[in-house]
Amino acid sequence: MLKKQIYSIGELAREFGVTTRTIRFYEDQGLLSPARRGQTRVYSPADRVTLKLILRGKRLGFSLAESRELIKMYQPSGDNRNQLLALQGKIQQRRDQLNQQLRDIQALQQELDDANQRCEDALTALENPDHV
Amino acid sequence: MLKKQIYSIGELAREFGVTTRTIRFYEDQGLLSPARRGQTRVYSPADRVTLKLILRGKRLGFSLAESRELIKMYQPSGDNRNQLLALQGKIQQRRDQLNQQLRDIQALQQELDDANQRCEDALTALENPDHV
DNA sequence: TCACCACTTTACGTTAACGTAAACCTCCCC
DNA sequence: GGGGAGGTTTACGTTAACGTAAAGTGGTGA
Repeated sequence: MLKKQIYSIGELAREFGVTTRTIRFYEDQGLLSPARRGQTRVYSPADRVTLKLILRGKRLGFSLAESRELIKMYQPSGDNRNQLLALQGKIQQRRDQLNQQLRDIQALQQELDDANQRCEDALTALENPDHV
Repeated sequence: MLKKQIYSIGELAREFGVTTRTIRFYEDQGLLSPARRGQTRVYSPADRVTLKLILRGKRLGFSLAESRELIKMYQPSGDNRNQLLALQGKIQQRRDQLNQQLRDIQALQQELDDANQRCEDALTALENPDHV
């Protein structure tokens, strides 16, 4: 089970359901920097993971700039103390926001349950018009 | 403890940390329809709840159009069967998406924990340069 | 009466995240 | 050797969700 070592832009686009334009745009914004073979971009498994992270960030409502920050976390270059402290601050902010999202989602799910129940009731009523 | 019965646009803006422009924009998009006293908008407690729902929708990454759908759920007008069925479809879509978000959040929290740990380690290393 | 405040409408400006079109390589196949 | 199927750059267009500025209205306290 040897894993694929390189990917074309089209392959990645198909795999993740985005357009090649999107992937090039991410590169333009400094989120990806694939190697080149001549003019052509060649993507490593690491590039693929990065793209995965970007898209997960999107699903979570992160901007591209924020996703770039998150991605930088995984390359802890020889930073200095202040940068590390700033990073911890950002992480805490994210954690708080994620917890808020969790609460929102729980509340919404409860309400979706209720709404669904009302739909069911209404449909049942439509199918049994006699049973007033 | 008698609750406030009406609110001005400025009050709501201050309470929820948005601008009056934003609230008027939501009305423009058909998400709010406050009463009027002359030219001036007057908001009921129900309007306030609606605004709350819109903002929670925003935190969850809903578009305004989607929030409008969600809000309509809570006013089940004498709809027909097809509309109710369509509604159930949308609810299920949302539920799936929310579950995906939950998985994303859990994965991200795990990684934030790791990143945080690496920060701690790096800081400790900076403070104890001897302990190689 | 006047200044000030909160409110109003109208309308053009802005940002993020791409879409879309044009015009070009370059390899591969028949 | 011609024509796809992929890749490339350049650059203008688009949508959502407001920001922002201009210009006017209505009450109110000194």
